[in-house]
Amino acid sequence: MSNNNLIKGSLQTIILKLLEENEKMYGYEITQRVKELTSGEIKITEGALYPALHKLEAEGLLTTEIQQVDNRVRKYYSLTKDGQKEVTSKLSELQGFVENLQRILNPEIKPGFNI
Amino acid sequence: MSNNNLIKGSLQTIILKLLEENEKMYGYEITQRVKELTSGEIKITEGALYPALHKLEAEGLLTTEIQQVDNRVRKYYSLTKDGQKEVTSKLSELQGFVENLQRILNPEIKPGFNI
DNA sequence: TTATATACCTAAAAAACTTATGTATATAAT
DNA sequence: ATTATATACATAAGTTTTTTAGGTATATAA
Repeated sequence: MSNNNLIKGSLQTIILKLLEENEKMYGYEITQRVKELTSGEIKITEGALYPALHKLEAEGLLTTEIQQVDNRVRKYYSLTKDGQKEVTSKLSELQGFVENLQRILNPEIKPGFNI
Repeated sequence: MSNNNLIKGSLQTIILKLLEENEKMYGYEITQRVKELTSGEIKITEGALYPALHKLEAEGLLTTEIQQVDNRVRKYYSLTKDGQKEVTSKLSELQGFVENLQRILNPEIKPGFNI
């Protein structure tokens, strides 16, 4: 995760959300997508990503499918039905937490700020 | 942090921010303030809070002062000069992380949403 | 032939947090 | 009287998550 030591548990939510949008993704692709979406500011390390993927698979939220592309092995992950349910719940949990965080850190109401 | 196990390191930032606003707070007061600001949704556990306070003190960001109030001991914490500098940097780090999180989780630009 | 990119993986260690426990005083409820 | 709750501090064992560091392998650019 590079310089920012802030994600905890949010990595799972990030993975699930990206898979909700993309149907099928492989590990390396996820790291690149996150890097791209955050202008290189969030870098997911492999040591964090792969164990997280394996855990989500073990919990039955993801399934895998191996493909051979240019003599290279790719392991594609996609959401199971349980996984699809979990995305929604994990997302609102995280959004709720972020809102509470803003209530603590930004107590003032800023003009022009709408939710 | 009770039921929501989200975003690590944010506890330190919460403590520093509350102390920036309040000059002097004791541990129990911090737990109550956070509970109040988040309508009871975030509950800081003592097992997380006290080690965090001790660590910030050891790092030279906080100083302590013990007071006797109604036969009870209170340990008041306040920011050192280094602590005052750290608040700003920790806050912008966390805000930056949250923004990146939103870029991943809320890719669409919502109408009426201004930063 | 060396470095970089792609692509997977694991294992030891560090860090943060939960859960459980302990001490102590004060007050409200049974 | 005694139990529960609130106030107020603290630590220690265990769990989870992440970092750091290492390993394997192919392809391409320098």
